[in-house]
Amino acid sequence: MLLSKLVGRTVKETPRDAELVSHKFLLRGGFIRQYSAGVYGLLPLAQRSIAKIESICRDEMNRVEGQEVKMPCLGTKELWDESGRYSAIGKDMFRLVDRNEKPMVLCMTHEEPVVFFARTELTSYRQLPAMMYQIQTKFRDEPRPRGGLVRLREFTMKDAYSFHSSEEDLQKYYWRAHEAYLRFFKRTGCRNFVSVMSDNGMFGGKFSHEFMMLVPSGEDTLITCSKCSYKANQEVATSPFKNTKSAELKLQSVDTPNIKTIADLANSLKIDPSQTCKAVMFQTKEQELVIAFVRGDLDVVEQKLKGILQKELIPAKDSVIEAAGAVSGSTGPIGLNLSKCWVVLDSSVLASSNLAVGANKDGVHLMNFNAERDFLSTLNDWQKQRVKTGDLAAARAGDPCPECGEALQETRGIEIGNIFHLGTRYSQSMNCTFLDQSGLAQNHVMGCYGIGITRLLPAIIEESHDERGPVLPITVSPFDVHICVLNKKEGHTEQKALETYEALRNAGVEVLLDDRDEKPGSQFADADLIGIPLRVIFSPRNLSENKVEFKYRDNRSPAQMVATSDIISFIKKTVSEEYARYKID
RNA sequence: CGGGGCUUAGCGCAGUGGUAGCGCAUCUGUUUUGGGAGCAGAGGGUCGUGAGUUCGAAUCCCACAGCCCCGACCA
Repeated sequence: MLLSKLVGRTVKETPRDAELVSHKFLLRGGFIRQYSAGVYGLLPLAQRSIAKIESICRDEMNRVEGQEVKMPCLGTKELWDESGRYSAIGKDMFRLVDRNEKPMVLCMTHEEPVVFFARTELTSYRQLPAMMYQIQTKFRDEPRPRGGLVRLREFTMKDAYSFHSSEEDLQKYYWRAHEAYLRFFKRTGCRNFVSVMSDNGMFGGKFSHEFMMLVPSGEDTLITCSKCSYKANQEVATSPFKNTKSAELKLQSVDTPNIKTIADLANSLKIDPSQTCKAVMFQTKEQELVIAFVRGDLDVVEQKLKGILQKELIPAKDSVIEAAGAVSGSTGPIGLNLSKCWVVLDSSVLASSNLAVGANKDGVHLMNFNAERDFLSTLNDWQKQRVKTGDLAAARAGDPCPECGEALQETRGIEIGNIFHLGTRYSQSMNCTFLDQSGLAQNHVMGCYGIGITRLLPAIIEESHDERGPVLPITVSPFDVHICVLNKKEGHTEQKALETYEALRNAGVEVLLDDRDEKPGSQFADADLIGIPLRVIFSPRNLSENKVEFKYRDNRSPAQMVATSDIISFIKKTVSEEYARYKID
């Protein structure tokens, strides 16, 4: 490709709207352009790079017996009603009506369409296990798209679905898929990434892993242990915390005028926030209040709360709070109207003694609250059904590891892939069965496996760049080699460069040639901004000695001079060595 | 959905009541050439939209929209 003809120009100034380095460089390098919030077009450089990511992905999916399919983006309400997700998913799903007023959706994931396939195609145990995958556009009406290609409303995802005759078979395959993912990320040049335990969210199923690129700009918080192998998304990370049990003191009321926050409460009572109990309130769609109680210094993880209650939660409205007898700023477990609310106590509250807690009276708190003595033991059988206990709190840096007790660490990550145990969540609800060896109809046991294809490019750039631009791994670079031609009009410089360009192309090397009559500085700056890993520089100065210059984008070694007679074989060899760095046997 | 910010040429910005400018980019010519050049010239804007105030609005008032950031939310 000649740079003068490439669609997509480089830009000197950083676009105002870009925050992340990957976003800045993708815009400045002429890879992408924005159409609207969370909707981008890929210019040739990005399209070529993404196509390479897709190709590696196909290869790895095929290696684990995946069969590529293509399912529609456009779905019907009927199909999504079968799983119950047409109503379960809220505004994140794009919805529309066709010309006959029939409700349609733009698919944000494809469990329903793939079960539609499986229902008619996978009807015998002899066909199992089977895995179908596709590389397809997904639509999600994200509340807040951000970070260029990181969080989009329209994006490309590789999604795969496996079907099994048993739980054991699924688990075996699950770990094969896990291995395939590790291979894929290594081949695409990802370096610092991990798989962590994660939340299953609205997918259902029992367990899941997220593959996370560890970069400071990541959206997710990960909790890891430096001593053992414990790694989890903060959404599911747990800790035994450091709780103190002591002799139970007498419950007593204390006036706390104008005290609404844990910080104020701890200050006025001259105690540590960990000696208080905090209420965090949500509500269900049925207008029932949900109150989570955690130790005052900890935070509630909403996903955990949803998991315990198996309900969708939204922020609580004042009317719902009042109806349950809770008082904002002084909410406590004692004296609530349990017919109007659900109460969930975090383990940290049960494991602590003599906490300060709201009295459900404005300006009044209770001291020396002990959950078992003052609350749980006072409940009748019906009330007990409205009260749950469990793990709600977010583990933080410094809290003890649940596996080995070592102090946990926090890091940030970008989610680049995930794998989910789905079980029979979809095969049951959508009546998808196969006949087993004894002729009995059984629900397929399913797993699903996603990779954010479009997101991988910015994720790679987040971890692989310098102040001048991206440093792309050759496996995902739009071209293998970037040729700069300085002072092209002087002597035979341009002609020599073009000859080399043609010869390399004929040898199967993908080359971008800067044939513009630009200043050297300008050419180098653009080459850095595009990020191709190998660079060749033609100039009259070097050609006069029958040499050309070669350098790596990452400056791993000093630039070297290569005889013009050797340049083709040198580049071919270097390109294949470069690819070999990302090869896995 | 809450809080904040922004919207003027392709990009980045200036312009507090008198009818629009700068830098970069683009085009022409010319001189240059190893880390984002110089000179000369040219083209390019219903100033986000709508409705007001005014003799006159990019500028003042009102409403709306779009975009970005923080939070909420999120396979």
